[in-house]
Amino acid sequence: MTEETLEIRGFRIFKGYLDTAEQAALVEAIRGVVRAAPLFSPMTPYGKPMRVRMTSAGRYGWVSDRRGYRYEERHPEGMAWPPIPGEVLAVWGDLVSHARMPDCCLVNFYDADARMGMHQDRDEADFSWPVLSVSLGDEGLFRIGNATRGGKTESHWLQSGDVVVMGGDARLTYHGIDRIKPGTSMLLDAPGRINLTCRVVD
DNA sequence: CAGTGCCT
DNA sequence: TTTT
Repeated sequence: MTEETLEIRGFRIFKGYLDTAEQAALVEAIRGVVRAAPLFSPMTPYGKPMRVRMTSAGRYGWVSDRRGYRYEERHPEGMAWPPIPGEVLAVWGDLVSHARMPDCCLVNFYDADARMGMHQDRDEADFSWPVLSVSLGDEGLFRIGNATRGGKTESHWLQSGDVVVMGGDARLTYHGIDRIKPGTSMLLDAPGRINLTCRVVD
């Protein structure tokens, strides 16, 4: 049900891609993922906890600890990651590919104060596959930079139901979330934002 | 905490 | 590399 598509520096932003019912179904599916693979607060390699809480679905999950950033086949508590929900795979199929499904769906929970600094997604083996991002809950200010740190940036408020595809030249572009605007969505019970990011890992 | 700005 |  995409209302419009924006393109900012190669990031394709599908505004309102998911309607309210689809968003609610995704949240339910994510609740199932979290029951099977509990949220955890990853530690950065340099010893500071990250602001977001996270878990994953799929063959791989993304983890961070003193040993660095990487994909693992098991949750830090030892269980395998649950399957990626069909609702998520459907979005990937529509916007990315039917031939190849993602290996990982990273689930990030931002509370009202959480942010994510500017970074690249570069832990995957093949950058020819895009990263797909789904926003749920409160709005987040998405910031898009350049292929290297620094330089001018452009920002865009991501709303619940928006989907972003970061591929091609944008695949290694620095990006981050500057802030969350609590109270801008009724989707979740508590203030905050859920972001799903799907990737082909290897 | 100053640049990559965000906006009270 | 996901920081202040």
